[in-house]
Amino acid sequence: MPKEQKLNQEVRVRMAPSPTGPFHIGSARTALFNYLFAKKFQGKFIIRIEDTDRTRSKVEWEESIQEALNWLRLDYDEGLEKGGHFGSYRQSERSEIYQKYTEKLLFSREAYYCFCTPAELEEHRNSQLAQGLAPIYSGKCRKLTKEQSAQKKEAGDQCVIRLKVTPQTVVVNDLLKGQIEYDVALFGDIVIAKSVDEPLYNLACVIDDFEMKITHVIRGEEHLTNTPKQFLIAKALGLDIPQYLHLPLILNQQRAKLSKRDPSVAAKVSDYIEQGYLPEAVVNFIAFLGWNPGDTREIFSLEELIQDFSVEKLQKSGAIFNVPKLDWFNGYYIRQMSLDKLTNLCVPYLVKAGLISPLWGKSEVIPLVYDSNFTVLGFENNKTKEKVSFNQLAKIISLYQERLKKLAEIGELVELFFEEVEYPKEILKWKKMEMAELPAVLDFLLKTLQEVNEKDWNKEKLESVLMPEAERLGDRGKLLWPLRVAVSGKMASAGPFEIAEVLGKEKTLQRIKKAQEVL
RNA sequence: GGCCCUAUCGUCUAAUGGCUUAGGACGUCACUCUCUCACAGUGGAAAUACGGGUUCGAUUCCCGUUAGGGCCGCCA
Repeated sequence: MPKEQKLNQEVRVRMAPSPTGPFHIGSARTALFNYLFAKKFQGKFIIRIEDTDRTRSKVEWEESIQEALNWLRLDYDEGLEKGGHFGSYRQSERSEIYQKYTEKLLFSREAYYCFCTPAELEEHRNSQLAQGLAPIYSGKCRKLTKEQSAQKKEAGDQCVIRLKVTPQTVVVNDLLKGQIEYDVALFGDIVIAKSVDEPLYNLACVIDDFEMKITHVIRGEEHLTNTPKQFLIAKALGLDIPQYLHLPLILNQQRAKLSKRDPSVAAKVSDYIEQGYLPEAVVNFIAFLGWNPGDTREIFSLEELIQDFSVEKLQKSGAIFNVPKLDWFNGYYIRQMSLDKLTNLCVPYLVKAGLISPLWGKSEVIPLVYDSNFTVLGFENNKTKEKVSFNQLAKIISLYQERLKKLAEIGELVELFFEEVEYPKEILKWKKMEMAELPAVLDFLLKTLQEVNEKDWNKEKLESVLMPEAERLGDRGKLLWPLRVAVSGKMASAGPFEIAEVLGKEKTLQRIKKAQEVL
């Protein structure tokens, strides 16, 4: 009987993604829980690439795994680009190991070659389904003698390797779900390999988990029914098995498993990076999809998650991925961040929005998180070709730190600082005033602001010269709204004094004049 | 269709037999702040799927029903 590995040894967990597509947000959560589990027990977190499906596996998808893990700050101890003591961590490079085990199974007659064609099997399956029966392999090739098999192989007949499954009840002991009984007769003789050195998922998984001394398998619930199959394989091989913990699934709005091309929710981690989500926010959010600390705290850093993580607090049912809550987390973390860091993070999005271009150089005056051997000396306004310093950029972004939900939105919010503003004249008018009152207001603004000394041009000064008049009008909006729209061109924006300060005297006056022309 | 898992506000969840008029957060609504947006603050609406047991007492334990989901690949 396969024994569960004992807990007195070092905890070793693994995440085993298959590089057959961009790294999925669900895999990210599985990785997170594995990571937390490993850290909690001072164990090792291993990344094993499950690329036994050679036609679908691509190196670029391995890179997407690495990129996502880096971004999420989920450090691992062995595997992928890090290597380690337990052989290659890429299944495609472990053929000899699998071959050894598979041959053992064949030799002991626990497994056999099956020569049934896919068409035959398909037909059998359909007829059983039509009768309302579970589709189970007939066991036809099980009766083949060694000689018959050898003969067929020699003749070049296509074949696969099946495990002999003896009817029995297999009890899976899941750390989360408890004991689950399976009648394995319902599986039939399962296919475990395409050939001696081409194992299928279940076989490779059992062998690797054993060889890599994995103590706990933490994976998605979609693997629950694979567990008794793997138990059977381990039993036939005489290998011990790890303990299992199957995580509930992440669901889409329709309550179905979140899939790669789901229109309602972005499934790829790269989508979140692109839209300007912060890794802290994503980690915090996905941790709470199926886990909670048991009290009302909600904000958790990775370190705090490690501190408080416990299997007992894991949820048994699937959780819908609700984007508004993620957005709230993201906004929260943006507001908490230092302005320098936020500015650095916004730069790529501003460049992408076509507002600015970085000016490269070798000086190290400005520390920017930017991927190059050169440092960014500053920026150039794409439209006006004016130089923009990091500090100017920071000043602009500071006005929107409270308003930003996702970094990718920054371009739209701050474009008014980089290019001329266009707006319909109607929006210049505050809702509680008449169009006819506007010329006088603009005139007053222009005259008053012209008199402000350029070196005094700051928010406080502007407020002190304009607010008395705003108060005198009895309705501040009559002065402040037209000012704000004139300088921002928008119905919704940061405050007028702040914008005017950042814009500077010259541009502010220009925009007021422009408002007069627009009228 | 078979096997398996799950079931508290719209969503994520707390309450592991009594301390509960079922708590928090997001979202939503109202109000405060306010030129707008956002932030912040205050308040409101909002849930134990249903039916049986067990028990002095069930959100909590058991059974059934219903609903949702997963798996049933020579994918992982």
